[in-house]
Amino acid sequence: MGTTLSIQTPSDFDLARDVCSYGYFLLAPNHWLVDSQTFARVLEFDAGPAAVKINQQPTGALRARFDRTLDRSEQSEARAQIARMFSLDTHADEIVAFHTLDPRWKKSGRARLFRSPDVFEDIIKTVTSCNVTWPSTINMNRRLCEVCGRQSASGVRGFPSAKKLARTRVGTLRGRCRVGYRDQRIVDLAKLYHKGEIDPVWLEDPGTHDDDVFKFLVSLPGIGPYAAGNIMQLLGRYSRLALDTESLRHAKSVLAMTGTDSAIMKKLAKHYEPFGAHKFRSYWFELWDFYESKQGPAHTWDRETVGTAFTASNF
DNA sequence: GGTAGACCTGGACGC
DNA sequence: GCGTCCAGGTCTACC
Repeated sequence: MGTTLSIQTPSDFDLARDVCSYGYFLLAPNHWLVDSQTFARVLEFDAGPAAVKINQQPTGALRARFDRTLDRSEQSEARAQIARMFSLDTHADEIVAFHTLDPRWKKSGRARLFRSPDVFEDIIKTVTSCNVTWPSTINMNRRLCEVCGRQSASGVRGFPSAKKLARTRVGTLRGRCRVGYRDQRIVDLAKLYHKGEIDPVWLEDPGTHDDDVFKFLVSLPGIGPYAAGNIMQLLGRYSRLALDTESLRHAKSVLAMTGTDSAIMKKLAKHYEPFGAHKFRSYWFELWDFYESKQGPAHTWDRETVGTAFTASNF
């Protein structure tokens, strides 16, 4: 019999809406169970991994059931990891400010974006999303968990820690996880993170300026302007866009922008400028709205079918 | 500062 | 079943 935790949430929190708000909810070890509207994955602790299933009670509180007993410090750590994934600590004032600036999302309540339990997983997931189509990103994350992740008591595997990946051979990452030329970059990022040279506290500190964070991120191996912008939104910093080919498709098909790709990129930057500190959210929910208009609400997406092909290039 | 080409994987396609 | 082409962001060399 494992530990069950009850976690209070802000009154506007909606598990189905707020988990299924960013593509990473479809990447291993995350698993959204459509039938039961339950979120499942393995969380990492110093003493070993634990699988958890989380659903929302009618009161709004979350019930998190683990496959083993957690001690007090692990319970505290679990609460912190869950709060980060679901952005439970997003301040109400910040959401009001976003909806005031961009009222399109006030009715649905969209404001939170799903992310990983820690910064390291978000960085690696972003690297696996660069220069590949979405199905390859899904495969890389699945294999990273299968090959390098630790197994929980119930037999499911978690995302490998920085410590583990720092000690993994590049040949293993390339040969068995199929990450291609990202192998050395992933090991280098893991070493930097494990040594504390990538400091999640500094990156998440509201006192650290966005410009300094961006400058630091693009100095890291495998991180360019797109990846840095994406990692910034995963840090809760929405002042920058993460523009890629998906953005170009959105600009052409939804926003009716024309011109060369570089001209469209400049138009996009100008288009979202009025949303200031919230521009990534405005951009992303526009994109997400388009996906849902084609495939239905994200909380109904089957991981094996819609989940493998939800980018606009496949519509 | 801008640009061309290499880096890999996996899917689509033609034969 | 095999070979070719293509999509995708970062990095390096070069102008």
